[in-house]
Amino acid sequence: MSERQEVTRARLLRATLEALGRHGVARTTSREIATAAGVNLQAITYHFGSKDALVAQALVDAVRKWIEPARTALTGIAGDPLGGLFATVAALRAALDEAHEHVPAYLEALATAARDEAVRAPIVAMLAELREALAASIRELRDAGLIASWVEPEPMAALIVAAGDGFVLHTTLDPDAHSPGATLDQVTRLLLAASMRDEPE
Amino acid sequence: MSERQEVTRARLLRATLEALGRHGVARTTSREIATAAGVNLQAITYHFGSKDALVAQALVDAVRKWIEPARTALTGIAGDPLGGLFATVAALRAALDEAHEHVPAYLEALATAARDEAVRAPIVAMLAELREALAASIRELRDAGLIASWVEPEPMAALIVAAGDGFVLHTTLDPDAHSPGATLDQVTRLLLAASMRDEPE
DNA sequence: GTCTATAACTAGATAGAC
DNA sequence: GTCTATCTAGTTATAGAC
Repeated sequence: MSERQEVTRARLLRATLEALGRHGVARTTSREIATAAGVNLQAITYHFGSKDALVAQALVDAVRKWIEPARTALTGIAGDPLGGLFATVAALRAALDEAHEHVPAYLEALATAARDEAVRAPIVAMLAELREALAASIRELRDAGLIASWVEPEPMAALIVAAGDGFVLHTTLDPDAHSPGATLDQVTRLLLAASMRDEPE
Repeated sequence: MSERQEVTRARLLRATLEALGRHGVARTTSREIATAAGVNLQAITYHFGSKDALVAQALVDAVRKWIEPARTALTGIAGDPLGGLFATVAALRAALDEAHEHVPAYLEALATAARDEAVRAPIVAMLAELREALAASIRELRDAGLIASWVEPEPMAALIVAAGDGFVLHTTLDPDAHSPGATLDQVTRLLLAASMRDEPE
């Protein structure tokens, strides 16, 4: 594939993502995408087969931009549980701060995924990867004796990912919904509680 | 407003909600809504002013169906913290089980809310009500000495609502993402940890 | 109040020149 | 490979009969 083709494809994807974030799948037209990308209308059909295929790929890309930084941050924990933990938390916070601008497109992606298998499958796979990376980190922390033995890596990872997702969605829709500092404090308390050796029965 | 009018409006709203859940805002047309509702195409304009206005109202209704049962369940706690707690948990579980069928429309609503103030405002208000109801319950439980004093009602309520929301969204997209029993067990453990009197410092 | 018929418009896809 | 010009089909909104 020629370099010029790659450039055109990238411009189209980028323009699509921006348009989706601005006014959603429903009101994003081929003409607007092509104009914003600075390419011809026909280029969409030529490079992606159809407008729907271009939109589907752009939506999956939107989710990737959202999930990838978080997953990358988690790998910092591997091999150095305690030291990596702080770096990971810092990286996650940075990823979250940046996440809000992608949320509208992310929501479009989720809404489309609920209906369209071609969009759903790759998104579900990415979410699964994120959960697994987090579960591995939790397991390592637990084996190092840093958190309570009753913590089960997989379910706890799923719970944390879901909570983080919901938190960002709600915060984006309503900035007043959460006080970041107060929420962080409560999460920290919960983590401390989970790090106690006591086995509640 | 006549009874006949009410019936037509209700049928239109119901048909719109179903169509939105099936194939999203983007591919829901006035013709399909009118046909499914068994009314005339023109009725949309007559009763709601425009297709967009009808869709907006249907989306807000979708969120209401989602949030209302959860909020109602929480009121059971008032005045009888311990006894109400079990009833509330049972009611919440029932509400969650039923929630999955509404998720596609709920996601459409969130995606639209991210862009459209007329949809966003009522949704944000409903979410805020839900958080407040939960915060009141938490406060009551805390004052009754059933949970640790370090639990702050508002931030903890916001956290729980966000987590529950994310949990249902992820579970709907990928039924294998969470093992309900295992997740519930971890939540229970966390709650038990939060109910300890120990003040972690 | 509800219908039929249609107007006015915009969409995505395509044909064919270059 | 990329453009211009155009086609066909679909959309919402409206006019006017009943």
